[in-house]
Amino acid sequence: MELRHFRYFAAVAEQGGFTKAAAMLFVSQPTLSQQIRALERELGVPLFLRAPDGVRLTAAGEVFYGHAVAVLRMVDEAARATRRAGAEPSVLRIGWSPPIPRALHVPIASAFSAAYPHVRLSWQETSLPDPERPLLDDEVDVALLRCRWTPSGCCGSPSSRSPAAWRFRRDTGCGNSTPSTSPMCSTNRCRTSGTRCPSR
Amino acid sequence: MELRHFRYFAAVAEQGGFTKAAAMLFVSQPTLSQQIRALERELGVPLFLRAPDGVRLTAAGEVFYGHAVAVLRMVDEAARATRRAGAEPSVLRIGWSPPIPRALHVPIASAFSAAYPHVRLSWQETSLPDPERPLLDDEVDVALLRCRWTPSGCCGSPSSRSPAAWRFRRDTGCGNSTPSTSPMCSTNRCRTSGTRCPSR
DNA sequence: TAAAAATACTCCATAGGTATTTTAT
DNA sequence: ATAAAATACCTATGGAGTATTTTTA
Repeated sequence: MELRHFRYFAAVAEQGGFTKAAAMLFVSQPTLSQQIRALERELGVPLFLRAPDGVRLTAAGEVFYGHAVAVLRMVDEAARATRRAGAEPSVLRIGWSPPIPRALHVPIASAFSAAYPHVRLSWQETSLPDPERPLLDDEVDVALLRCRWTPSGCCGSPSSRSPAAWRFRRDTGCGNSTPSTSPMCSTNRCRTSGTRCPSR
Repeated sequence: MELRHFRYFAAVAEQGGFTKAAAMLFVSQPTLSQQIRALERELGVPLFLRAPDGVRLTAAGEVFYGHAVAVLRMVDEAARATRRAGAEPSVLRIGWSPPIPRALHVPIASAFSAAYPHVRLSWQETSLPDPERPLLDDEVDVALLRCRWTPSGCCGSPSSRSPAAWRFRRDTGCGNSTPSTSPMCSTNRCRTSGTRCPSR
């Protein structure tokens, strides 16, 4: 089954006939007949009641129609969302708080940029005494902190050996510990693009 | 864009490489390269970061992946639901109450069966004093009643001129008035299949 | 140098077209 | 007699394969 079948089926159902649908799709009527027949054969169910003045949907056809419309709409949305994601520049907003030495920024930024040259890094100093706040408020995508517990709503690795640890919002999918100098995320905005954290 | 692109894309994303995905899809690696490239060209956005040891998703690729999985799942569900609808026999459950003369059943049944020979009719006498109950409780699909108002939760035509009127549950989509002897519904069970009421 | 993706080309399956027949009003 | 769908048959686009080259860790 291909999207072509969904598109053709929806057109025939909406136009109420093969001939009218063919005209609107800019294909020939036999082509439509053939493709709809193939679809019905694959599903093992007739979808249309053929009448001399057009067609009507069978019960199964009504069921399929509802799904077909949803599928086509979703395909459309997939393309739109992907183009949008590709168009806007990728920015990773990094929150950090004073206990972290500024000297750490350099190796982190260079390692990350080597792996993800298209991702711009935006460093934001997060104000004490609540350095988790910007993370929870979606003002940054990751937080570079000094602590050895994981606050609720966040996840990450404790900073037992390294001088600092990354914290991610729970909903980013960044669950596993990551050495603080390794590339962390391929992202537009960490939240919206379904971030992946290669721990390899 | 065709479903093939979604299937191929998802396989490459999940396998982390063209070669492995090609093996799992039983197509050649160049075929996959070609199709993914066509997809990326159509979307105008690169979806994979090519590395010598495989591929990783770009930010836009992550976005597309989420949608692709949803589309493929929905396509699957469409086929399953349609086959199910085609397999089970169509039954229209008609509720009626004593004020309606039994003689009406014959012309109704014959007219309906002429139009929808595959739909079995199931007549069920609905007990007074609350003939709407079975309709609201989903024990019948339509009710043949004698009344000139439309109770809440139902819709239909008032029986001003004809001796009886049809009542439908609101969620069947059977909103408009229908002459009581005309074919009413192409249906499996009126509720489940998204009934259509041709008032022509 | 080894593993993976990209390229170059060839082939053929099938989507799509044209012409015609069938069907039901 | 008319309008619509089905059928028969043909064409050709593009999906898929094989062989090879390129790339980079």
